[in-house]
Amino acid sequence: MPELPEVETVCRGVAQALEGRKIVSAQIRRPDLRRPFPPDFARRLSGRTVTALSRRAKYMCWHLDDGWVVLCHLGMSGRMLVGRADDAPPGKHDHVVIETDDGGRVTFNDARRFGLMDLVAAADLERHPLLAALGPEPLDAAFTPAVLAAALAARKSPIKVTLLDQTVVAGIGNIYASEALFRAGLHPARPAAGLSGAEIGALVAAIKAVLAEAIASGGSSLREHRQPSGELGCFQHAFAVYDREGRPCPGCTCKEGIRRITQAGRSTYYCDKRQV
DNA sequence: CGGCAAACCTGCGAGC
DNA sequence: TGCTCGCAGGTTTGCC
Repeated sequence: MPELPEVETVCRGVAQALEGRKIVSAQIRRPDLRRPFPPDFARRLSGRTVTALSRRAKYMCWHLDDGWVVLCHLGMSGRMLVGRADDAPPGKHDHVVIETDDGGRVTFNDARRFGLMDLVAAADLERHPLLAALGPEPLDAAFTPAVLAAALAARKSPIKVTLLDQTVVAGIGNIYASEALFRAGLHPARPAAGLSGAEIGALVAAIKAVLAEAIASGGSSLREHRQPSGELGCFQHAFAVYDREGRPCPGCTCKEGIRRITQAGRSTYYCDKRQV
């Protein structure tokens, strides 16, 4: 599910429940996620106050009052359920349950268990092994055409595959890679290093625009994914190409419609006429 | 080093 | 109705 806009949406929802709140209990119900929890994870959260939440790429960061940060990745199917401590007991895929001093409950639910949680000292956050190699945040002013051009230089891979490389730019996943390339009018199979300066400029603008619009819409709700509040994001209704194989291209009148190809094992959607 | 397939794990929809 | 197959938003690993 979750690419940058979805993680941003989840982060904002969880912030409503956790910021300024004291954690009165933390429980790991299934320890075998993508990587093991740090030792004493639950005990180290207990009694701490959450001072702030932030996001880096597809990672959520819960800043604690003792100088440590809870790092969380939702994987493919991870969700954060926000509710009350006296709600129904945790279910099958509810792997971590956090309860707060105001009777709130935040549950990390992840059917596929590709997600993870870790603890890192705030001063070392950017040096954490999972964050250290990440590229720039696409919505930061520092993500410029010149920066992207430097990252794409000498890369022979298709531009769509390259956009999924989190060291090039952080937070783009399979949906928004296709959507950004459509907006920029770029064919997904183009070698990354072959893009002109003008094309890279258009791509940077397209990435920023599509991510910002998706965040404004509360992200995309595919399958069961939804905001912590239970509301559904609505950006999936605004997809121009993703998961729209055979349907009309919103940018032209070609009769072929949206095509689907496989690149590096993953589906790519595009319009062969509008994207060159 | 670059690039790709496979692996991790579960659920769901399509097709038979 | 029920089974099998293919596919799914991500990332890492290991092999050429």
